[in-house]
Amino acid sequence: MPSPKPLRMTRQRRIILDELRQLKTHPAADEVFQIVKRRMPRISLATVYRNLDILSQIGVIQKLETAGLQRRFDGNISPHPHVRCVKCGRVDDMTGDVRPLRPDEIPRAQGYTIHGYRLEFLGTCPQCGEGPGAAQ
Amino acid sequence: MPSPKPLRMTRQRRIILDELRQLKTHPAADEVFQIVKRRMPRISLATVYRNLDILSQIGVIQKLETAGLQRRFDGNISPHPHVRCVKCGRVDDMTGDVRPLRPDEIPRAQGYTIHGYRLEFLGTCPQCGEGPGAAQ
DNA sequence: TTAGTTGCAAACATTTTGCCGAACG
DNA sequence: CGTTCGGCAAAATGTTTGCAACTAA
Repeated sequence: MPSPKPLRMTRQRRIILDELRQLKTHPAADEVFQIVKRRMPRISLATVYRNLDILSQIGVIQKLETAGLQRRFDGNISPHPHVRCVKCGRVDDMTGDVRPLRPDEIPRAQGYTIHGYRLEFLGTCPQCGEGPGAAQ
Repeated sequence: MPSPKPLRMTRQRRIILDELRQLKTHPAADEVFQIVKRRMPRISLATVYRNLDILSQIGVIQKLETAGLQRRFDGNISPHPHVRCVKCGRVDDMTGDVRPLRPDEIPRAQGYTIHGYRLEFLGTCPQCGEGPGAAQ
């Protein structure tokens, strides 16, 4: 297991992390970019991307869209749960059943009207197996 | 409510739908393209995209990534549920608690090793409200 | 006949990468 | 002072769109 590469706490990295922690929203990269630019006008979008990536890899922040970049399609329209391989991105159906949430199990979100939810399981597919492997 | 525009069942549309229904996987657009091309070598990727979009809009197939295309980031790394506005894409934290799934509530998927799951609520945010509004 | 559709190419949107000078530790 | 890092611009990905020709109904 390679020892993790040493990280420097640069001004841009600190500001990105700082702003992200202040925000109650969950901004996309370019929103972070706009916000950070107010404190650091010459920062580049690439730096924001690089740092968001590094910070999420070391587990200091969360990257919400695990999904990869492509959309996937399902010829089966009945609602059913899926598994996504965290290594190769492949998606399959879950076999067993999952008990749906009862309405009273759905919490509030201020101002939101909740229509439903999406449950997706994460794991590694048979091809990718357990090993370290190239993630994402 | 505008009456839905009449749709034609073209050869390409039929083949796309047909192939998608056969597949047990959940292919991305370019995989559908590769597959359909075997039966229709001159089909274009744009046609595949257009039809996947139309077919999912009329509810004949499912588009799995509701998320939009951008990744979002969260400065809070503790696992907690989110709400996503289906109209503007905004993401917020859920306030209440959601009971986590017990291990025995997690179904099998042949060959997969399940590491966890992701639960995301869908709704409309206060700004977007209930109305018809521009989705996605 | 005629509106919805297609293929093609170009435009878009988002994320990643190569390069080199800059700066953290 | 060496290595990681940042800025910039270009490339890579994935998806959408304009347009003239085509075709299902």
